[in-house]
Amino acid sequence: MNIGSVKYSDTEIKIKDAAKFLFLKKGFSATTTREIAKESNINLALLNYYFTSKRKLFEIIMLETIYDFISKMVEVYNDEKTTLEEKLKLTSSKYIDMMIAEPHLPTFVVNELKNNPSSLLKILKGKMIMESKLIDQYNDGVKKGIYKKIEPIHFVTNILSLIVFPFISSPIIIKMKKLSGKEFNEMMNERKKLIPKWIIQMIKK
Amino acid sequence: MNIGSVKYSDTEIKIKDAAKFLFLKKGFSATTTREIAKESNINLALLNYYFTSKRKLFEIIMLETIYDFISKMVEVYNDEKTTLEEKLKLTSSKYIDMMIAEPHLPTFVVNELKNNPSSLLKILKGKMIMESKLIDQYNDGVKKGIYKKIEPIHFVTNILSLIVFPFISSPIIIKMKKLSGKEFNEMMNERKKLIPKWIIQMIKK
DNA sequence: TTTTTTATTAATCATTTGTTTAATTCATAT
DNA sequence: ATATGAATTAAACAAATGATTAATAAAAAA
Repeated sequence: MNIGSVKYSDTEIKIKDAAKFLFLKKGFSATTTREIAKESNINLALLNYYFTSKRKLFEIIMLETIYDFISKMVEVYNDEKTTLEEKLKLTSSKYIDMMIAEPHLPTFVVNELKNNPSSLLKILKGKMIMESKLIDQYNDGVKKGIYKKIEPIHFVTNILSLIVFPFISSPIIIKMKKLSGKEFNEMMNERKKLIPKWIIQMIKK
Repeated sequence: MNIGSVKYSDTEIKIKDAAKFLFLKKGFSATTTREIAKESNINLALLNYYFTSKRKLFEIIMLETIYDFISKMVEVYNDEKTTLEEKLKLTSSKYIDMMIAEPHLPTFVVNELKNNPSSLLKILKGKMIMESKLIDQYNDGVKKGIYKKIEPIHFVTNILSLIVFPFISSPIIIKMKKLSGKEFNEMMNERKKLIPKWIIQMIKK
């Protein structure tokens, strides 16, 4: 959870939890320090006492959240023991579960990366995606003649697109198909199995 | 452009253009009325004189922008003259051009739909996607045994995902592959041809 | 226990922000 | 040329907001 191994007191955790909840839901500018104080049942001044400023607090939460989000992908992609297909299944499954649990997560991540892309540098350092085991396995498949040759960046982009975008665009999907929230989640659960199949069909000769 | 056929004076257009530029880039809360006034070279009071409030101005821009965004899809999908494959090519091509020209557009649209999903109702009314010619053509292909049977909502979701998500996640892609802005756009242009192929491969038996 | 440090509180400050007012300029019709 | 309504401006208002202060309470160290 924490980048590095910073220890937080009970009060700090209360503040961080409330702030994360509000920042994910409403973004930085639309969230006020007084809201955070109320949501976490602490005195307003404690926010600055512990975290110096709203901006600093936000940056801590943003970095931790994005770190969690990207780590999940990097870990699966670099697993030496699993096949390419297993990696696809694992990624779909993990991310879809994650986003069903926290629906505001993907929008928050893409928004903040757009506003502050340099924060990615710190996180992505040593966290290889384009040199991962997954890419090796894909390139091997190409050599063996079982996979089509496309730029690996397209391959990775497509995986992420099919998994993440439906959550970001959930209101459109829900309105188009007149779904309830529950039905939407069921549809996303279906995709855990479907996405790996689709990806394989896209690359298979 | 305009929903209905409202006519705007020069000053109103200047305000709307500046406001759109800023709202797309920074969102509602992070944009101040004074910034809009400065960007459009008008007196601050004119914003309220013409548009009553920041919120009202925002809602006009949001509705117009989302309307444009969705109309583009609906028009192509309901064209009686084009084949399914042509529709895929046209959609990819149109949307990718649109988003290369206005990179903040997709993030804005998904953010605002999340914050205010009921605005979609007004826009989507009579603007059928799930009952479009595209879906008819897909279902025909299934009957003829040339396409696999998957839920049409997944089919539509996948098209949109592959086209739109790369723009929303452009900072991740740019960092992963160490691309310049120009190279990113080239990669997106490549996808105009690739996405239709991938989609066909996903549904073809 | 006493002292010292840390944590918490209510009140306040200084800006920022959305909006309004009242005065002035401009354009148009009479 | 004058009167009328619309457009534009500078100034100000009130509320909200991020941050700080000074006092108090609680905890830890002596």
